[in-house]
Amino acid sequence: MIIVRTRKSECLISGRCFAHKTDMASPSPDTTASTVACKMLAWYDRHARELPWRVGPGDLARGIRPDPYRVWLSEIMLQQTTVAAVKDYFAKFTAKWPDVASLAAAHEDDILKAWAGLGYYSRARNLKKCADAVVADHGGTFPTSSAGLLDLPGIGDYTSAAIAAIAFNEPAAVVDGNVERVITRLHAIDTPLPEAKKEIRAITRSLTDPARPGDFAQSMMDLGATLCTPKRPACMHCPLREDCRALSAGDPERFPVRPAKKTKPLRRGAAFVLTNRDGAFLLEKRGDSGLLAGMTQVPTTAWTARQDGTTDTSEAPVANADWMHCGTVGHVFTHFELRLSVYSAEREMRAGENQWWSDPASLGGEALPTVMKKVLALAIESESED
DNA sequence: TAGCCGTGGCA
DNA sequence: TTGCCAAGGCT
Repeated sequence: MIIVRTRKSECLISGRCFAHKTDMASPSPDTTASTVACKMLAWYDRHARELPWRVGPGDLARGIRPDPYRVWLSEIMLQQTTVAAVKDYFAKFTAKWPDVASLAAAHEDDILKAWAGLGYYSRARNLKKCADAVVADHGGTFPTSSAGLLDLPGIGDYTSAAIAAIAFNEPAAVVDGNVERVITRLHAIDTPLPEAKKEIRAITRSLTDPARPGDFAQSMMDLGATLCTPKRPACMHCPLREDCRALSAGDPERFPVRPAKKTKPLRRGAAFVLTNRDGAFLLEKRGDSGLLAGMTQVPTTAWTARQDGTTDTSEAPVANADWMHCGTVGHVFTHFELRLSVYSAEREMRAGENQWWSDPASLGGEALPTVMKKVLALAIESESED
């Protein structure tokens, strides 16, 4: 443990710093924790990112709290997703559904369409379930405690703590991937993840500023996103550089320690793009669970691990069609890589159950995951070359 | 507990 | 080009 002695002159926000509630003459682990929180808050007051779901600089000090709905929506979108990817979706969602009641009144299919491209589609389905629960069971307002939030669909340990801290000022320990990285470096924790999670949480709890828990949590996440990055961290600009054991050991990038990754298996299949004489595409809705649940696709074969590379049209949705081979689409999912052979044909037929014809103008509004956008783009491209 | 669940940017 | 991995949750 590195003991950093607290002096009043070091604290830029002494009026708020709970370090000064302790005895300055006898530094203790708590004093160290207070110093870290103090440095983080001072840094955050100068360098906080301005983000659409945050209140403006100084608003919090004037008693203006962020809208719990916007905090919740942003936190769900930000799960395993970068700020840059989320921004446009957040704007689209808040324009279309400005509060939890309007989101609860929406159809799940419309939410999936708006979510298309953002990934992890169970988040969108749980978003709808959570909005329904808030309206039906909580009178249209979010629970104000992390424990209450934890009961809602799609809200786990991290998200419940983050919403409670940011929107309701609860001194909850907010631990995400950024915080894991900052803490494991600060303490040079050699224990690999996820085994180290319990220790990280305990340390975070001891560091969390009881007066400004939301700002402290966001300061840690901003630090992880902008300075304490996975590769090439900007340690010279870090407010915790004097306290960081990983830096003093000379290799911050070594943390956090993670177990070796497994190689992704390869799956193959065929996708069939049918058009009618009006140029509409035959689409269908995927099943209710598993990969891309509830999303839209063109008919495909099963995606299997067979390695022979053969993908024929024997499993095509229409027999005796004049299938044209357009090429192959590749896509990498979380736990496997997919190669789809794409075939196209023109055919007049009635759409089956769970199927419909979608004209080119409305294709952009469908709930198409990225792999299906690739399939359609390839088919359209080879059609135009004909 | 460990596998499942997307996508895109970056080095 | 390939691998890494980002404001995780669910089962």
